[in-house]
Amino acid sequence: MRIKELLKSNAAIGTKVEVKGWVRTKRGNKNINFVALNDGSTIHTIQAVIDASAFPEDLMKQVTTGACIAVKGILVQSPGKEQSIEIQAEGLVVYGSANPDTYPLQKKGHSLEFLREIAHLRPRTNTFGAVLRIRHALAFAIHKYFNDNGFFYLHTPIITGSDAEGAGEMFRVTTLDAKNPPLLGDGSVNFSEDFFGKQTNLTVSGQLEGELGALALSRIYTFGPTFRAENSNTPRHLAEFWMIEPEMAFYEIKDNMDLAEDFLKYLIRYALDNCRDDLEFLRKMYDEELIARLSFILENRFERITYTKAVEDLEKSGENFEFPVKWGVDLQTEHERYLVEKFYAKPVIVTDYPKAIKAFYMKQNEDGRTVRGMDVLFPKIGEIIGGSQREEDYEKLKMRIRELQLPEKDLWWYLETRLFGTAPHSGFGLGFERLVLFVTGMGNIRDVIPFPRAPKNAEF
RNA sequence: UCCUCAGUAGCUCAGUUGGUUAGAGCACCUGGCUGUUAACCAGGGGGUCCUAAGUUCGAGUCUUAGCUGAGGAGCCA
Repeated sequence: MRIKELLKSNAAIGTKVEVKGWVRTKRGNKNINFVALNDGSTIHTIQAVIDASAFPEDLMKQVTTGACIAVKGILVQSPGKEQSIEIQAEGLVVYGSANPDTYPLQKKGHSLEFLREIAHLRPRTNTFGAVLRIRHALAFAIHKYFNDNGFFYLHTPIITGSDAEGAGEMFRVTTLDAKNPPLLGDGSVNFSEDFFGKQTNLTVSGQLEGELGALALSRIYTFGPTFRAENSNTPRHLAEFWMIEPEMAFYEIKDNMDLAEDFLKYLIRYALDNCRDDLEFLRKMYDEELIARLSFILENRFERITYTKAVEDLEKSGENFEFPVKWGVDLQTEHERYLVEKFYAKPVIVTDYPKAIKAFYMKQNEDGRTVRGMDVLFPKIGEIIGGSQREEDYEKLKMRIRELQLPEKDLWWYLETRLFGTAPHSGFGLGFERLVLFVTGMGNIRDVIPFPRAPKNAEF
């Protein structure tokens, strides 16, 4: 029986049960031992009470922090204060001992930096157990939300031949010999001899393909790995992360904002409703404000302002910013934080950015100088969602591609969707780890993914 | 990539103005304790003070360079 079920089943009291898990601590004396056992099903442990004289000394010596054991016994009311029930052990099996001289996890606190170096063992800590369970719950809730709202899960390619998304530096995918690649006459690499007959990369976004799906199924979403070869070294960036990208036909920018807000609130509520114990643990250990902050998001409407209004707000704020605010220049992190944390003191959606600082595919406004992009800004983590209404007009889109000197030929299929049965449509990208970061209150994105990939780090 | 800070026992950390043999808690070993709550009490073992060079009678401590990590910035999700 798993510990989570056991702890809530009063019916099992007096019956014989068996639990299997990893030892968190062992306390006691030569007569009696108390073992706190955890199997990952919950943050909580169950206490096994072991009469030392009933088991061989050699066996008891193997029961140390980190060991994997099975305990059979009667489930009883506990006379102790810290737990209501416990197991009176009758049978004990050690599946795997963990030599305390070399096992790196102890029952005292470790730094998150140290745990990153032992990512193969850190899921066994309370913190990472909690984070990983919350991560799972959020992933599940994402699929549930979309499924319940008529969206179809579309699998967009991970290997892509298009370099037109402009979302960042890409990782090359190749089977060519790195030491001795085939060359063209001018000395450049001849990619026509590569596996796909052309240059290919890992995807930086499934959006363009997502649009193809939306212009057939009306509402789709993607949820898959995404890769950016940027040399970004921050607590908010990974080289490999998971991104959710819904794309909807017949949605204008306002519908897009409504969806983004409803979606985020649904996910946060889902975590509050289903991960209470884990959130409580994280609140207690890391971030006293965590649950209050999550509730605050649910209770408040996101402030919706245009980029132009944001610039005005910042200009009249009287704040002394390191980077001066000026219409036409992208908002800096300090500006975004000021708007979200001080000026409005709640999540903010900024729309209608100058077209010069946004991607080619965003729908151009009538004013000729702004586009219907939107960024959802959250306290602590900044940009959690970036999205837009897409340009559905063939001529305008083609002109924009030419203006920016993007490889028009490679985008023929994207352009054709505007030529045949085009439709107004919108979508956005949500960084999954940024969501998990916000919901768990953790400080570093490398601590909310099991095996983080970042510059100079691909261990495990 | 830029800026700032840090690196001392397996882990978490202390180490004063440069001064004798570098400390504590946890973990480990020995002993004690019949119900513990990150159990407790007594004793013990455990160090390339990140690396290299330099200043000095003397460097964990000061200087320079490098490595690694963290925070901030840029890029973005």
